[in-house]
Amino acid sequence: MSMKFSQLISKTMRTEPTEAETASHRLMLKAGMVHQVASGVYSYLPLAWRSLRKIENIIRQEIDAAGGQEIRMSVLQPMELWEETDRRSAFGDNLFTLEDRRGRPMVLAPTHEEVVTNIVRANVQSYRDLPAVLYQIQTKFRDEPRPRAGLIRVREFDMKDAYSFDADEESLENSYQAMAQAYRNIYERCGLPALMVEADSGAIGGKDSHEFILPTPSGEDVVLTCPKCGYAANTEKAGGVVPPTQMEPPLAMEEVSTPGVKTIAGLSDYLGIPQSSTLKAVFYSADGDVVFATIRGDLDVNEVKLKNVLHCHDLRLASQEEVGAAGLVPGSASPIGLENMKRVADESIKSGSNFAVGANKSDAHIINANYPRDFQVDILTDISLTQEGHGCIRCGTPLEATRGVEVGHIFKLGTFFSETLGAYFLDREGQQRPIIMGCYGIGVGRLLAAAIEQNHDDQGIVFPMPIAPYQVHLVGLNLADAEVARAADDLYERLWQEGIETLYDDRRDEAAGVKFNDADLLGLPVRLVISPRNLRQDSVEVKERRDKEATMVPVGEVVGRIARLIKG
RNA sequence: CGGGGUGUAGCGCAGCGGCUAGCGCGCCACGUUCGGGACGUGGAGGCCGGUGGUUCGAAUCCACUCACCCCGACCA
Repeated sequence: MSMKFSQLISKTMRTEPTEAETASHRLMLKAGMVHQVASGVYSYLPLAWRSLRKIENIIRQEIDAAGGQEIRMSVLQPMELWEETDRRSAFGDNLFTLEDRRGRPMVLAPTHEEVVTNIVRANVQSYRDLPAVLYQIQTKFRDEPRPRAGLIRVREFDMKDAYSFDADEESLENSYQAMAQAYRNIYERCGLPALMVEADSGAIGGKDSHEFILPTPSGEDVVLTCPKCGYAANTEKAGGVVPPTQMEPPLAMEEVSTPGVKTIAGLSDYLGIPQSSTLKAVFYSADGDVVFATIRGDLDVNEVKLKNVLHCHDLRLASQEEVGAAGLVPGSASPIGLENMKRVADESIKSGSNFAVGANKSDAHIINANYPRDFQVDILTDISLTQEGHGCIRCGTPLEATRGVEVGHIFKLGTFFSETLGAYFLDREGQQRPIIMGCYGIGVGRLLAAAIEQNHDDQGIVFPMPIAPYQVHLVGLNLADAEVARAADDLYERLWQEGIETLYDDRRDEAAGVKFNDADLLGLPVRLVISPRNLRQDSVEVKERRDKEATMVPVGEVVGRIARLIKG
């Protein structure tokens, strides 16, 4: 095994690829690591593939160490399997579907809970078989509405998914904690300071769920963290204490004319009151039914919380037609007198008084509305989106917001799949019980992209050693000089003999600057330079990619020095 | 699915009714160079995303369509 730059099929680019805006995407294209096939579909070229295999191996080692047993499952699956658990509708258009030659509906698996549960159903009958962890590192398919940012969000991707099977909650907790620890080890070895945060477990998920987030400005997720007590949660999940408003004695309701006022900001300006003294109405369509949500004007609805409350599959803002058909007046809607649809309100409607709300007719609002004196709701609960500055749910300290990329997600699934698909075991008492499941995912390609997102500078990638495609970038300058070429070839041989993965820039016709720039772009952790100048001192220049300064090392000591550097 | 943008050589772009479609980088050959993106000479490389219109004539104008990117929606 070895690699000379002159033989490397992929080419580095001198000009910036305009398609890419995110750093990792731009750098991976520029460094010739990936090749786009379609929107959200990429081929991995040699450098990326080496790096991905290293990431896979780190994951494999850690999950094995935590007791995981690797398996390989089918990617092509019958649609029926997805109908059994009703996840065909849960996944909706994200499911890649096709038909076989007999016209049978099939899917390209987006994940493997159904298949793995059936494997366990066939193989586990007794509590003596539990606990168990099965895992796979395989390609999965999701027809995402909007692929973006290179490997961050794609439609075909490699994923490690582990599934745990336990006899009771306590055992599940152990499995869960063991996986969480394995995840921390994985991120650490990949050089990634990932945050573990509380997350929503989704429509089917059970109780606990955590996401691992790598903080980076280009991330698509937002997490809220408490600087004091360490509470950390995804915004979708985060609880928070909304800023209170003053409670006043209730006044009499009164209709006021508000010509042209259609927004909370407009209402607040027009009446000269803070937005927190208004109530906002938002209309949703939940599996086709219109839902009327009410929340204090300065807050936003958390759609994940709302979805969980409603137990629906599909939640989206209602269309203009739906709003019109329901007789609602956008801009002046209010829950007052409303009875013919489901009304959900956020608890914040109790945290203030004498609110301004819509009058259910254009150009008019009602002031001094108070709950429950003036209107009723069907569900009153927390549906607010916690934001930066809201109080920590544990200690009240103002929360801080951080953007990041989700690089892992773990769930306690509970017994949904085992009960639906009939995966039961007999406990000590001979009692039949459903297996308790957990699942644990990491996107391999996304981890690579996130690592580059986290580790780069203006010149290029700065690979962490454990996931670098090669450990050493050997640059030969002036290789037309036979003596230099001999020294470089020799060093290259000795490095590989020592097991040091070395990419050798053996190009004879490139200027030094080109080679240096390519070395910086590819970002291998250690750069060695052999040149006439260095050889005159019988030395090789050693420079770590993350450092600015280089040092000269005698030719005879280089291999040993690098070996030590790599072992770290 | 809504909003915005882009499709012309491997990459980055110009040309926007007129003749044989151009520039830079990259690529091939030869020579000179050789420590931070060198130079000379000579070359190769294009269904101007697709379809249909308008026109004597279309990369250029019109219509439709496809693809890709960005924002949003969405995203166990």
